[in-house]
Amino acid sequence: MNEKYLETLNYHQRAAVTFGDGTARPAPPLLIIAGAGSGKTRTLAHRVAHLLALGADPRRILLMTFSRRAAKELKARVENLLAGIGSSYPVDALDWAGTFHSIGAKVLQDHALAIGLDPEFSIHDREDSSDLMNLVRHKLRLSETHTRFPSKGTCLSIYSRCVNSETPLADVLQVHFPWCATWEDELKGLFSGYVQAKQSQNVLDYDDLLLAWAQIMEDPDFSAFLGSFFDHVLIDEYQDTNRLQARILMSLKPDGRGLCVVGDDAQSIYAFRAATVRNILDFPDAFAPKADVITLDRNYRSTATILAAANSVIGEARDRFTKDLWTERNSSERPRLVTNEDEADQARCVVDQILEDRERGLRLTEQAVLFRTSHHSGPLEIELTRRNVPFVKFGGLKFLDSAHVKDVLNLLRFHRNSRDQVAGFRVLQLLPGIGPKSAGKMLNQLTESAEPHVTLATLAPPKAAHQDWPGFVTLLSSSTPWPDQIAQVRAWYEPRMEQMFEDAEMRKPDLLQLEQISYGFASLEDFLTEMTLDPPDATGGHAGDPHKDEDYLILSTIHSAKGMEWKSVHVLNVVDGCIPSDLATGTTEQIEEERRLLYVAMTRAKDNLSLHQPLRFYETGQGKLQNRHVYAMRSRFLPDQILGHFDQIAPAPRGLARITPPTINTMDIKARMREMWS
DNA sequence: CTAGACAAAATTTTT
DNA sequence: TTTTGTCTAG
Repeated sequence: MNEKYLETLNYHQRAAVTFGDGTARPAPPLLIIAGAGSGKTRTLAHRVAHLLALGADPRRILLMTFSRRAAKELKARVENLLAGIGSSYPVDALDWAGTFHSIGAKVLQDHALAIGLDPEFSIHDREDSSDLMNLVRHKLRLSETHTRFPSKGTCLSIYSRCVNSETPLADVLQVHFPWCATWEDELKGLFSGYVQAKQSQNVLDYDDLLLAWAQIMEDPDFSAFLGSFFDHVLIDEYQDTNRLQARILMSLKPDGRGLCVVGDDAQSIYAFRAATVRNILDFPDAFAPKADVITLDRNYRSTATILAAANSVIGEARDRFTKDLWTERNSSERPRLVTNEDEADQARCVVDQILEDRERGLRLTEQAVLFRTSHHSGPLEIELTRRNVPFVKFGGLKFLDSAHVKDVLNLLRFHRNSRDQVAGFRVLQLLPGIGPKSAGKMLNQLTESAEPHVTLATLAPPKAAHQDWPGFVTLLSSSTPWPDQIAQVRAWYEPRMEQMFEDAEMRKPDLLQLEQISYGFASLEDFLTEMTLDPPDATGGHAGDPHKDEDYLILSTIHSAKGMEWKSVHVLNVVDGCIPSDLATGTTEQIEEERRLLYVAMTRAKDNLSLHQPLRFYETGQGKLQNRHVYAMRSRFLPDQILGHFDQIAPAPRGLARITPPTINTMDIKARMREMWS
């Protein structure tokens, strides 16, 4: 056996990789605490490869992560290693590698009948779920209350947190949604109606994929069966898992044999989704004897100066469990803290630097720009387009979020399952003359009917829709075999799209692309499931994979950047109000999470790191008040005492000399003025 | 009952 | 800036 792959690992990494009795038999439970850039994914991938080299069966290995990106990365690395080792199994034999949600979907599909679930269930993404929540909300007349009832999105967030954190509604409301606490009874009724609606329409939402899985695991026979189905269970990014996911894991491997989890509490940035670091902290004690813990604290990614700055940021955190990282990568260059006049100036400055670095031989794909929220990159995107710099953006708007793609997918969904009210409600209103009321009425008739497809033809549409109705019925009752359905739907939809959107021509390629993607799937079910669980990232020309040899810059939200690394990293808007976000300064925990977010962003950089701080933000208002602006303070995560880790740079003002105003915290002044009256 | 015009409110990060 | 609810004409 070729053991060369072990030589590239350091002592601790090798200990983690070879942990066990030297055979492919399941080892005792293991927790790997792995700091940023310490080779976490590499170690996990090597462990999988090592097990396979020892003769483990890849079909009996369960590999789960929280995010889609991490799942892909991990799987690719294992397959890469495997090709080098010469395993007797095909490199793509890792059937059970994916996100918690996608594995959950697979388990539920495989065992649907046994647990009284229709195996044809469809999966709702977040937007579908909130649409359904909205339907129920209106049905219960909660939208007509005197004081405003929480919006559909808020309702769904509350529901989701209850499920994922396994916490009663009253507690969730008190801690996370105090302004909705008066609606507890109504919310209870709403959620009950929401669950019923899902069940009667044979629909699962994201949370159900975990919830239903956790619930069938409570059956001792089933959990024993599924537990013995896997020899090894390995989890990446364990700090991002929530209570529900931990419960699934514990019921899968109650004694911890074969279980190996990797994580870093300093990079926990998904508490808003009910992730909890307690999962990591409590892991060792969940077993008897306790699980072993191996710590990886040597950073291979960043230079010492970048690491020192990142350590100083996380060093200000309240609670911290992992040690500081160390490295042998010395550098004379400190990370830069760049002051810019405003966001436009920041964009220019970033692009200048990026192009300059490219002149020095740093490819655009080796550089990235990170930001807290998707829209922070707006001015930068304008500048990049203006100067013809190609870029790909991660996070934010998805392919699936565009209305025309959603319409086509919903047509397909409604064609398959005419009980799917969310799809039906949307699709019926595509016909001119049919609004919410008629759509609702017709859907009710369909739901009550035993043969929805037959009933559809007998429905009487409003007069205004008579002309379009026959074509619609024909489309929905056709029994065209799978791969042709989508072309048929597109043919029906495109003329309508031209009427609905000014920019219909721009949207057409998206539909064509959707059709292209669909050819890779064996059935409509597979296609729809995949589009919900693993949608393509971007819309427009960049979707799919841009030419592999093409050079492009990466723009990404910090959340989507986790686990990635670049030689040069720019972080935008390191300013109070952006990092931490204005919307996340409610509780100490939220602020601490924002701090870790900045830490994650900084530790993505290998050689060069620039934090940018625009002084002024223009208020986005009507034309008259264009000169209105607020001064922003440097982020509270960069207090004076750690500024020594940075080179502070204020670029010369462009054009006419301007007087740089002192950084006054106008936010504070506003607060003081409010306090006068409180 | 629909469709369009207008006013008010919410506004993040991911599966 | 975008979404959500309300009002009015047809």
